[in-house]
Amino acid sequence: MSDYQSDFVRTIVERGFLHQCTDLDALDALAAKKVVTAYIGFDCTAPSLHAGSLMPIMLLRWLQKTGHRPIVLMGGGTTKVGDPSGKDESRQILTEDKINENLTSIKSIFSRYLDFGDGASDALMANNADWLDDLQYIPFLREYGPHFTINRMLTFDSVKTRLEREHPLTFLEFNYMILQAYDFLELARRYGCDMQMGGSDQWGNIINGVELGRRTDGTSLYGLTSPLLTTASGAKMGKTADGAVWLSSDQLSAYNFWQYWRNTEDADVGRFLRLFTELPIAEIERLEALDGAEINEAKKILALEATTLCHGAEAARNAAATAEETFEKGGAGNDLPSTEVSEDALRAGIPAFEIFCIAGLCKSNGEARRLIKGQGARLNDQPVSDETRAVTLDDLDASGAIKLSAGKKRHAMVRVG
RNA sequence: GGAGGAGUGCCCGAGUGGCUAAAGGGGACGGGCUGUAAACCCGUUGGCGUACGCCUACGUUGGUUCGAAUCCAACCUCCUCCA
Repeated sequence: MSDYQSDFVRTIVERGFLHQCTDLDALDALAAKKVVTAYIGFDCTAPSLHAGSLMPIMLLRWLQKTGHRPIVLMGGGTTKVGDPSGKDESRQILTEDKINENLTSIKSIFSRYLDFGDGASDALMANNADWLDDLQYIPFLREYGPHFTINRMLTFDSVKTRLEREHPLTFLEFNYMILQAYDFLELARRYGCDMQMGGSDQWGNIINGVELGRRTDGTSLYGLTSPLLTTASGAKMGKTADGAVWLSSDQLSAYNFWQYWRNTEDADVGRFLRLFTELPIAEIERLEALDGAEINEAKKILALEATTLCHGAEAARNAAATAEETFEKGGAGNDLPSTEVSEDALRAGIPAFEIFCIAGLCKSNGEARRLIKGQGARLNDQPVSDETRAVTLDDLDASGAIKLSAGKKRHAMVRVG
C-alpha cells in the first residue's frame, strides 16, 4: 500500500478510489515526476449532480490536492446522444435547451470542490459540445471509424447486456462510446490530458479512448476507474425518501444532505469517511473502530465533513445544530423545512391530513391519511389520532410555529405568514 | 415485405368476461426492536371525500356486452423467425 511513489496514487489507493487502472505502475511513475492532467466527464441529464457523482468529484479534488491538474468535462455534446452504459433502456432524449440549462446549473457545483484558474494545477472546465457539435460525419467516419471494430464494440458490457437482454440498443447510443473515445483524444490534443477517470461502468468507454489515442497519435494515455458505490446492504447510493441526494441546495437542503450522511449504515462508515471526507487515515481508523452506539459520533463527523465540502462550513454547522436540537433534545432546529400558512386559514382550522400535505411531508391527502392511521404522524410531538382533527392557532407553540413529524426522521415546521 | 409473439400499477410479474384498484415479489413509507444503523417482525402502498361513495387506471382509439385488463377491429411500439 505504501510503496507508491506518487502522492496521488498512494492517496487514492489507501482511500478506496481505485477499482481498475490501465497501468498503475506507469501512472505512479508519471505522477511522481510531472503534473498529470486528468479528466472526468459529467452528463447533463439533470439540473444537478447527486451523491453518485460525488466519488468522481472527490477523485478530481484529490488529483488537484496532490499537485495535478483536473479537467471537468461537461457532456454538452454527448448528452445529446445518451450513454447506454449500465442502463436497460434508452434515455429519454433531452432537448438542447434543457441540456444547456442543466449544464449551467451543474457547473456551479464544481467551484466548491476545485480551484479553477490558469495555474499549473488549476482546474479547467471544458464542454464537448465545442468539438462534437461541428463534426463532419463523413470525414469523422473516415478518420476514426477504421480504428473501431464492431466485433470489439459488441464485447463491451454496455452493448453486450443490452443485446443479451434483448433490449433495443439504437445506433445513436451505439455511437456514444466512439464519441467519448474521441473526447479523450481531443482533450489530449488540446490540453495534454494524460488520463481519463470515471466510475467502473465507464471502463469500456475509457479503454476506447486510450486505444484511440495510441492508434491515431501514438500517445500513451491512462485510464482509471473507481468502484461502483453501493451501501453495505446492497442498495444504490444516493437515494432518500424524497428522491436523489442532490448536491445543489436548490434541490436538497444542506440539512437533508447532512441527514443523508448521518443515516449511513454502520458497515459503511469507514469506507465513506475515506471517500467523502479528507480526514487523515489514522483518524478514520479510530472512528470506524467505535463500537455500538458510539459509532454515531463517527457518522456525525462524516455528515459534518461531507456537508462542509458541499455546502460550506456554516451550512454544515447549522445542519448539525438543527439535527442535535431536533433529535437529541426533541425540539425543533432552525434548518427544518418550513412552510407558511395564512393566519385566516389557521383560524378556520386546517384538517390534519391536509396540513401534512401543505408542509410537504406527504404527496397526497390519501398518503397523509394513511400516515395518520398508521400512527406515524405527530403534531408538536403528540401523536395525531384523528385525521380530520382541525389544526388551529391554538396549536402554535411559544415561538409561533407548529412542528409536524412523519415518522421519526422527517420533520417540518409550519408558521403563520 | 411475410409468419409468429408481446405491451399490466414505481419496477418485475400473475391474471383470458362479473367475486379485480387488479395475486405474488421487489422497492418505498409507517409501526415494533434499537443507536436517527443493519438484520428481523407487523402494517400500508391510485386520486378525491368524515363516510355508504365517486373518479381515474391494465400500449392507443373505437366496437361487442347488462358487464371487459380479459372478446373483436384498426393503429402504435418492441421482440423472434423468414425474405
